Amino acid sequence: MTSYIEPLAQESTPSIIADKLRKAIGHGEFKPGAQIVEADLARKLGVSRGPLREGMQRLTQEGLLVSIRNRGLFVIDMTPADIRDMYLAREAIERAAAFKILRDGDFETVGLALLAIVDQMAAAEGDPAAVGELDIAFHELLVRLADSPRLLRMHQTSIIETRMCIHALEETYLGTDARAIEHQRLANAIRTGDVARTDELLSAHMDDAIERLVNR
Amino acid sequence: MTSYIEPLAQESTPSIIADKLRKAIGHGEFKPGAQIVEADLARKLGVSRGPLREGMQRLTQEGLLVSIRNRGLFVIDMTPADIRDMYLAREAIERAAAFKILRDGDFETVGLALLAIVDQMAAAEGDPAAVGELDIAFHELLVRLADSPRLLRMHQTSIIETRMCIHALEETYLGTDARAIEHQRLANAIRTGDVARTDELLSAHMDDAIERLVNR
DNA sequence: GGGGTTAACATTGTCGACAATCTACCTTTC
DNA sequence: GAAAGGTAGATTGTCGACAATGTTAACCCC
Repeated sequence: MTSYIEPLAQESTPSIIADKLRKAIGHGEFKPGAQIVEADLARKLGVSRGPLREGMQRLTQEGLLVSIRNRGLFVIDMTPADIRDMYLAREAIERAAAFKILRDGDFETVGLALLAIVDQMAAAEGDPAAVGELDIAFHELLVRLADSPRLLRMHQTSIIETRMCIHALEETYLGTDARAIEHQRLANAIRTGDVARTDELLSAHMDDAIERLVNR
Repeated sequence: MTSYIEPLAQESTPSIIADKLRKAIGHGEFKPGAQIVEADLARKLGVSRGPLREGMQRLTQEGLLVSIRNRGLFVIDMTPADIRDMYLAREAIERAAAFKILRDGDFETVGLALLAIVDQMAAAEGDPAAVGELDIAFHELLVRLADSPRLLRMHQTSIIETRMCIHALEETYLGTDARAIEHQRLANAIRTGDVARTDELLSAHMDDAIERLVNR
């Protein structure tokens, strides 16, 4: 049981706005390449342009938006090169996360938690959207359980980009059964504390994902 | 020879401000834990609070500043746990960068470029500040030559944190001769395309750095 | 008709002012 | 004398207005 008394961290308005924008971009509400018009969005969110601009600067820093001076901010367009680069970064982060868990975390518990997601994934077979979300949940949990603020923050950005990709492709991004098995193997490697196999599976998993996204 | 005709990217004011702030933090002009007072800083920079706040939001996203609502923004205080976490992230990024160079880059040229920095480092022996800067330049170049926008962006943040640490310690962060040798070995491993040895040396190098910083 | 100029419009960039909030100090009360 | 309450100052949060810039389309000239 956690204590009810804990330091209350009120989020700043810009950070709330940034969160909402990330979700919107990840779920395809803003299409890649689309311009974000400040006045419109500010009205929709019920804030003035100041806090909105502050929030958008965060996404610019993350590389989710690109700024063209006196023109505006645009959602990034994920080229094949971007997809490859994004997976390079994701692999770096997730390998480090997995490694940390195996070295000084409770890898057995982590492995079991990941297997729970795999079970849901198997149950959701046939529903690409649900499997996609569970896929992301798997990787998010992996990094969260590594207990590293920096890896988690960096990973968050990559996850949005991943979501952008699978959302843009929607129906094409299939192979739902194969993916459940891949994740199961990975979770088991972690559960048994097998460093080499975890590394190997993670690399292969990322390569597969690139294949699926780029050569559709 | 690069073409003179290239898309001219005028930086936005917030991004310029963010750059200046990063430099200031990295060089100890803002001490860890210090509050950034908007009005003062805006006056010093010759801009109004709007653009300044936008720039500061970028650093907040990077984790270099922490925001406390209605209180202000503060420079992070690097605890030993933070130092460890930062090196975990840096190792993840640099390993990925090195791996990419070895896999599909011109590792020989990269190795030679890195050795050039090592030479300067050997020449600067006895001047801790110069060696420190060259140390950082080495790692910056490594990631830059990997040609990955995402790794480079994430690395930039870690580098500022590194600079904060070595600056805070100043004179204590020694062992200048040992460091030149460590870097030389690493550059040679890359030059000869030795993946396993590069990985091993990079890990060891990061562990050493943590030792030097935490157990001072 | 093609190229160039101009004007209107839309959008972003910047600023100053005001409101909300917190901190620190002083005062009051028991 | 200690704790509660109140007040003044400082700082952040938010907003609306104006300036600067870029884009589009109409118009004119060759």
